[in-house]
Amino acid sequence: MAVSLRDVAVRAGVSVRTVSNVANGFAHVAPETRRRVQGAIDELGYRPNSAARQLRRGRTETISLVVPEIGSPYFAELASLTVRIAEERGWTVHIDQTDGHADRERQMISGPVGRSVDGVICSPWAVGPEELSRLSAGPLVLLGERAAAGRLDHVAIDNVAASRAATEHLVATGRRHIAAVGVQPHLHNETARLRLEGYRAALSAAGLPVPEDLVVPVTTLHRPDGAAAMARLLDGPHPVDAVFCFTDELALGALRTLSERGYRVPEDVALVGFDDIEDGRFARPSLTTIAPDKAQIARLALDCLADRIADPARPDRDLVAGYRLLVRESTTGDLP
Amino acid sequence: MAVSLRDVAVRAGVSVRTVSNVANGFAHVAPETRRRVQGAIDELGYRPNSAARQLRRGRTETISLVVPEIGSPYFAELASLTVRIAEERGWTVHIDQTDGHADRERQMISGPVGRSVDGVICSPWAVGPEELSRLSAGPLVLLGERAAAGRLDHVAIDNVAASRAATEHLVATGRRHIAAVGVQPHLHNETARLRLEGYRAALSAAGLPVPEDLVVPVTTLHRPDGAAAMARLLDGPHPVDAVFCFTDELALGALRTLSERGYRVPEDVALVGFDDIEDGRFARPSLTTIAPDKAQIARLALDCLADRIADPARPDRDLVAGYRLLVRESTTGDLP
DNA sequence: GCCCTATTTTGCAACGTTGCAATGCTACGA
DNA sequence: TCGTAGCATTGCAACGTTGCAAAATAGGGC
Repeated sequence: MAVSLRDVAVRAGVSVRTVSNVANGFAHVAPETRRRVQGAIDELGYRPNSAARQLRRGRTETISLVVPEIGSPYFAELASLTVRIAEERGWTVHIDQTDGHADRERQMISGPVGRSVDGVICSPWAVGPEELSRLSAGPLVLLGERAAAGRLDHVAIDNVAASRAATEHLVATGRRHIAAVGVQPHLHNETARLRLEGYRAALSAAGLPVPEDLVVPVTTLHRPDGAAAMARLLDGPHPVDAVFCFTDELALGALRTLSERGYRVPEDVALVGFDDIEDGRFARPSLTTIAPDKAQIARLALDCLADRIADPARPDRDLVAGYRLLVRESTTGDLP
Repeated sequence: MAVSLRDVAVRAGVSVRTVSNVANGFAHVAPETRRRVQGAIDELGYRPNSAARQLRRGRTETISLVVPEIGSPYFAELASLTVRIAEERGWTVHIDQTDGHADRERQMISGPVGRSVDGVICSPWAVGPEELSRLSAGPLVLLGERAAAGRLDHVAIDNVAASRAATEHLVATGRRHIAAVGVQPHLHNETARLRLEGYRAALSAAGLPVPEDLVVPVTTLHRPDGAAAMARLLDGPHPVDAVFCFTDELALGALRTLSERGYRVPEDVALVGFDDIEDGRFARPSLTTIAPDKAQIARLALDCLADRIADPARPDRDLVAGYRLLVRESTTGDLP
């Protein structure tokens, strides 16, 4: 059925090995032979069998990107960039989705590595760092989460500094009752923890109190959660004049609730998000946000994984990607 | 380095073949033997080498999903569903992104099929249907686009009927100057053509004229294009009291422009989108849209591909998935 | 005890490719 | 004319797995 090297060899009247040499661009092939073999390859439509090649070479040139969900804009954009950059380096990317299930996460991390893929880039969700490093069966780079024992490579932005910057921006625009939406007490979510830390640090530095009621937990990080959290804040005992949401999606949900209830943004309540997803840029008002350098994250993760694959024993690294605070209408309110 | 059947066999004191039998749950293995072998498998942490397995079995149990871009919410949601449903059927999905480049599209369609994947589901963009069917080197199911010669399987909603329904809804709410945004004259985009057809049919049926200036072409289908198209409409010679956008992203861009210029939606201009992406549900006003049944699309495509793989010679099919018109604030304006 | 059948275990070969090393070949200089 | 160097080509083996069919073992009836 499928055309193999043998078929081409017979057709061209040479050995299998010579066809392999031509197919792989090996230097020492006579021009005439090369022409003949190439002709046979084209005629028969030969394409290498990747399974056989992998088996022989021991490399797949494929990596896996494990994310909680591709449907979420942040991960979609990140995945998109990762695929594009990986391709420039001759890698194929296999995208896997865990849906936030711990089991699937474990499976994706301990499963394919060293078998169908050369390495894994994972943005963990439900599984804690120490278990991750225990499970890992091959080259693994974590996004966001820092491995507890420092036994894994790791790429992230400085979440504390970024969150602090976001909160300080709210303080600087005169806000005094600043809420935070996005902690997830039920999960091993170090990212949320760090963002909370940055938020608290900014408030302390400004001499503002942090009523516990203004820190609102959520189940997931999507729009409906943000909408519900905002409702809870508005119905609560404390006044609120600003909200720092740990993701843009949460902020967009909050924006919706505010709008429904007739609050003006930012005059009554200012909003800051996190991630810089495209929806935030086009929302009305557009969303002030922390923009992690996603391309840099993807690039660093791929670099890091390449190094790790090249030398499994090398010391692990914590790589830090950049971010920017993008000030838009949801805090400054210069609507046209 | 990696543990193979041989290693386990030595450890358990049985033949390689017996280990294979245990690993694959073959029935005729003595309980005691099974226990011993399983013990060795667990101890050594054996995991099958998928390349070798593929080589031997001739199947990869992997399919490829080729989309223009994962970063776009519609494709992200569709990919997410496809991955989830495929997994229930024991398939792994490899997501590939073409960025709308014709070359990459050709490559993805003619490349991996029958080699690293068992089949391909492709949402074509730049390459025309007749070329697609010529290129295809194995089981291939198209999304959206109908293959010219009818030589390929195909899954889509009834774009003409859906667009007609969307436009008729605008007519029914009293609109008389209805624009369409989203044709792409520079591409082989059959979907856009069909949606235009539905739009025209609805207007004709209502006895409304279709000034050519009200049909606005776009380069891509993203928010910025929608924003620019809306600006062009507002600056144009014709009055506009409604816009049917061929994607929700376009509509969200248009919404932004309208809002910036002080138009009220839907009082001054009503908007209908297409795709039912999450952003549209939470926009303000929320977006009236055509919601294709994405889960059904994914399911039909996977069914169809499975059938095609099972019997490459079977007659091709055009499968039609459902859709619904979701009426929201951007046309009815019942803002709370 | 012996034969026949059913169960359990095994050896061999092959999937398509490439690393290794050996072979044949040509051309050049002595 | 011969030796040698360098290029072109080749055969063999192996990667880890599973299909096939044979072999070994156990079970049962006479």
